[in-house]
Amino acid sequence: MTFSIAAISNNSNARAGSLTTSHGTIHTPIFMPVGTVGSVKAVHSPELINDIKAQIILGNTYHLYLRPGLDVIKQAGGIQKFNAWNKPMLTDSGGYQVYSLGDRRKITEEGVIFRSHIDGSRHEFTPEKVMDIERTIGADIIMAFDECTPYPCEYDYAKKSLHLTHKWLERCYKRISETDSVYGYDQSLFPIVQGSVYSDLRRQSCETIASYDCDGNAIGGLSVGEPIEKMYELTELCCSILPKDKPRYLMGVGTPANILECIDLGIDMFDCVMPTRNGRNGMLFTSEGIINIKNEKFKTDFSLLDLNGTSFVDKTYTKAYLRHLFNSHEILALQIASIHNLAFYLWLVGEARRHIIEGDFKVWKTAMVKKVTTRL
RNA sequence: GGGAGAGUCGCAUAGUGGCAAUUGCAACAGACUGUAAAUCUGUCCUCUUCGGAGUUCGGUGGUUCGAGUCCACCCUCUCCCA
Repeated sequence: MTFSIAAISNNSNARAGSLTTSHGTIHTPIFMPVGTVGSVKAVHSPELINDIKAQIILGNTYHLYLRPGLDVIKQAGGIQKFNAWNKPMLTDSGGYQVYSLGDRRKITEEGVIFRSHIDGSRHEFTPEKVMDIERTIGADIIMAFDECTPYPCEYDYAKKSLHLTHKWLERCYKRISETDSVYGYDQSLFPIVQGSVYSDLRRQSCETIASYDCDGNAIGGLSVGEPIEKMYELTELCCSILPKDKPRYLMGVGTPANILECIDLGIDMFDCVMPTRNGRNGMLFTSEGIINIKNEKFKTDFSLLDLNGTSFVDKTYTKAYLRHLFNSHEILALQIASIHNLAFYLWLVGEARRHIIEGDFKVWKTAMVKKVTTRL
């Protein structure tokens, strides 16, 4: 994997770069749609490629391991062949499930014991096992196994958890170094900064993570309920320490405004369920602001979904019609909203990149943040 | 004409003497940040200073401290027999 920076914004830390993986080159800053079980919910692979212009999508180790299982993925020849995507992919390690499945797992020094949310069966994830699974899934970028701490989190717990995440990273790194890819192409391990909301822990974590000299570095454990200002403050701190010549990935972020602000701070990669999940729940993100399409005021609004939108759905369907589809529980509603939101997110990061290169990112960003936080 | 049954907040339902009244749907609003989410929460008779207050269960009377609930008559609807 190689990463090169084409431009750095003059009065900010925003960068425009290119990340070349085994399955293609990604132009950063980039938003990565989440496809937990290998599928970006409600969206076809050709739509992701041709309409939304997605460059890389996520999969989840925990979910894919449980279903369809490693045998199937291996027989398919890897996840990118299995899900008809055949472009760059990233797998999250299951570290987020350590957080989100809080009452269904037990953390030990050795690893984590999960009870499956599907059938209650018991599974143990160790750093070594997670690396083996991610090898078999076959994504281009594979995340280290970590603990995503909740918010709020006591200092002592955050510190203890951080040390565990660091020990696990050492084991992940060792395992990856000792094994080969299953399908004959390179995979890059990205370690994850933790440390909750504590600056000294974050600082320490960034230094530890940076010392591995991996192809890219991730910041985890944010956007879990802490105040947004705190999130920006810690992201800024991490960006000031993490290597400048490596891509920085802020995990799980966020709203369009969050993404713009964090690009400004020096983040290159983002992922979030928000455009898809909130889309399925009737929320549309547009260049003019946020729409809750289920609201009564759109009942007879026959204007197109988004006049500035880049997706075919924006130019095809009216607000009143989409509202009708939602209220009728039509499956098409979820598809239209998901496609629109993802296309908007990809348009947004694409515009950010363009403005970084053209040199007016800061001005553009300030105006854009105002727009995307407006409630229509 | 005879017999049986039913009328409850938009619709459908629960309720058999202490009830502003169950549940589902619909409607309306909100939440959602490395997806246990096509999910979840709230409002949903009227007014409210959110403590309450006022009017309700087809209609009119009655019994009772108290009636959606019991009684009488009336109205409407459904089914069965002619």
